[in-house]
Amino acid sequence: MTTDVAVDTRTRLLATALRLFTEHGVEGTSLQMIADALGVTKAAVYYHFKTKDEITEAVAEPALRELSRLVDAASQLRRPGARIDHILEGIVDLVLRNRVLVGVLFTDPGIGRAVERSLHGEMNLIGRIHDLLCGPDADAATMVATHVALAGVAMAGGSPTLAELDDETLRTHLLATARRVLGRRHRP
Amino acid sequence: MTTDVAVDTRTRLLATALRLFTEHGVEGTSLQMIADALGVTKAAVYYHFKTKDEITEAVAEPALRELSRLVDAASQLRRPGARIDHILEGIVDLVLRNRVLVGVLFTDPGIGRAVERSLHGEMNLIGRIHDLLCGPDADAATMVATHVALAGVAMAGGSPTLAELDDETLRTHLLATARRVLGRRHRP
DNA sequence: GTCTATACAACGATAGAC
DNA sequence: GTCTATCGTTGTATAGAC
Repeated sequence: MTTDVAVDTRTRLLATALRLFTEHGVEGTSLQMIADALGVTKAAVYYHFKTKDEITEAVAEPALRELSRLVDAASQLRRPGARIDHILEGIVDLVLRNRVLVGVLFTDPGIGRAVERSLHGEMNLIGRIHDLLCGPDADAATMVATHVALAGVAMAGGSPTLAELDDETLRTHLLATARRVLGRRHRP
Repeated sequence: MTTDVAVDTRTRLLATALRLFTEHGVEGTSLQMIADALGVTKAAVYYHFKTKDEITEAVAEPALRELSRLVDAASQLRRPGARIDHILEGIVDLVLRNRVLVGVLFTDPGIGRAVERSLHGEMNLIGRIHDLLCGPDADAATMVATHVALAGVAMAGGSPTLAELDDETLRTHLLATARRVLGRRHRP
């Protein structure tokens, strides 16, 4: 049975890792630094996670699982328009609630590879979102617009330049911009 | 005086580095791999570049210098509209002519940090482009739209999913999308 | 089950010989 | 301009204490 201490150490480890990642980047954060910040040995870190990649994946995992659930929920909506609205609002919301993580995820190197495995790999989130937003047989214009909207929302949400904007302001403008890119009318 | 052999070795080194970066990522490419591919020693590589970061910067430098010149040229145009058009078309063109590099630059870790130094650092390209596109005292809506447009164009241009689209098709749709994001009419 | 101690090959980087 | 030799540190790995 997993003890409370173990759970706590694992949780603290992930929180510490995220903090160090935002400060020094994934490449710039060594297992030694994480271990020192926790007051344990490098090998103790290695006990909880077999590789450094496992740590970066675990840091990003909660947000990715949420995104996966969002896509599932959107898939079950009947009207294509409702699907697009649901996924667009969900992604903007997800980005806003993870601004720090998203910032690391897209500006900083390192975590990108680990995330890409989830995005293009087993979950194939990118593919599923793409299909949901522009259908299976979309023309080039729609595909490009979808890419610009998704990448733009994600990177703008994590941008240091826009960090000064409060959540509600950023949400409003991200949604409006994304809807304009995808050619959807402004919502009532 | 720099001999022809030295210039050639340096040039071959950068070409080899870019190729290995696209294949294995920046993190996944060691100086040993670059040296082996060139048929020299790791220390020989160090003669041409003092650090690994210097190599990644040198790989990205031509594109960044081009971007800098583009911003300079746009700055000297009188009409704000003409400035925006010039910089938008220039960026799309630049992204298209460097699809491979841009792909590495934004999906792969490692090179990002080196590039960010140029983008936010001495040249402050991001800041200058931002000012050119939305002026010094822009509202939140314009700032968000500008961010989405820039990030979206850059990432969509390097996206593996859109790699199948030919240059002309991608150029047309990237430009149209970016203009729509920024609220500019489609050009005649 | 949780951690420390220890070791190892590979890495980026440096010094000095040719 | 390129080499050999070497450094400190990294990620990874195992053995064994509690």
